Amino acid sequence: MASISGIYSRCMPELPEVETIVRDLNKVVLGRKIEDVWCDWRKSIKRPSGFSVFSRAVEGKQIERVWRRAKNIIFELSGGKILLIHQKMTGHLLYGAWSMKHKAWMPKEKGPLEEPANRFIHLIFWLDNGKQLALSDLRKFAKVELWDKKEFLSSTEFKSWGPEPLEKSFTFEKFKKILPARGKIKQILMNPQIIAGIGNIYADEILWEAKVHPLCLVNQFSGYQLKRIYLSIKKVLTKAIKLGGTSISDFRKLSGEKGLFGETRKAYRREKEKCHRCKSVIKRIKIGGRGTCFCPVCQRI
DNA sequence: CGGGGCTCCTGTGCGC
DNA sequence: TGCGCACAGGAGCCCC
Repeated sequence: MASISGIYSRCMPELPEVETIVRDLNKVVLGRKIEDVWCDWRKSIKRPSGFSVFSRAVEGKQIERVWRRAKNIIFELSGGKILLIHQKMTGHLLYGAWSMKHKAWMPKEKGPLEEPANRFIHLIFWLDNGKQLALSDLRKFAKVELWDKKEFLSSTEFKSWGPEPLEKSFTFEKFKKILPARGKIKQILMNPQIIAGIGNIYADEILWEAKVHPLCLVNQFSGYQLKRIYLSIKKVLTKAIKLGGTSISDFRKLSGEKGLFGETRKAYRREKEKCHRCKSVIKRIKIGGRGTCFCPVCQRI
């Protein structure tokens, strides 16, 4: 439960982290009714426009189901509604009861709650068991959307997402089929319209596992090399979920203001460290504006 | 159609 | 010791 209990946070949620959060949410919020909503950064709520419309539509609804698609957390609410939350870079869903008393704006009737609070919380759902579900988001990139379920399932947004790499239907044949004619492999792995759920961290991990250089062009791979990439996708993501995402982006206690950014950066600071396979020094380059770490010796192909 | 660049944000870390 | 600026980054969007 640590992944969503109030005082814990994780960095850069990708498929394994979101999957872990969704599994934990399923243990605590199913059947809970949303009694109240509060938000102090209304830009996060992309849909519908207008916070009062959003809050009126959400309040009184029961959480019937929680699932994941790509890096999105999907809450199915009573009345055929879908509440979608994408945590983007620094968003964390928190579950618990904690004090917001340092925030002067917090209505008194909502308290009293327990410490610790988190000054990056910008959205709170009060549940009918006295707990809160909150979205903490330092960089304010996270997005929240409310849909009618039917509309959501037939939307271009929903249909644009690439296949789920851990589903059984994601076979090697399917992988080969969805690959574009050209492009750098790192950017392809990170493109949510091609494959769902892989971000910067796991793209680097997968390519290291596959011993593939991130700048390789997709049309230059042999079948054997493609197979290695495919198997590495399954292996790395499966292992990460098994470890609750902790193997790469680890849990860290969130104690007030310090530590959050350091935690975020830690996963991206593998350069200058030794490669676990060949002891060479890990190199860092930029691909498509994204920091990329790889071993220049054993990731050759 | 594809690829590159911009945008949103703010804590951090550097240069001077 | 302090000030200011560049930087990171998911994914949608725009433009050529």
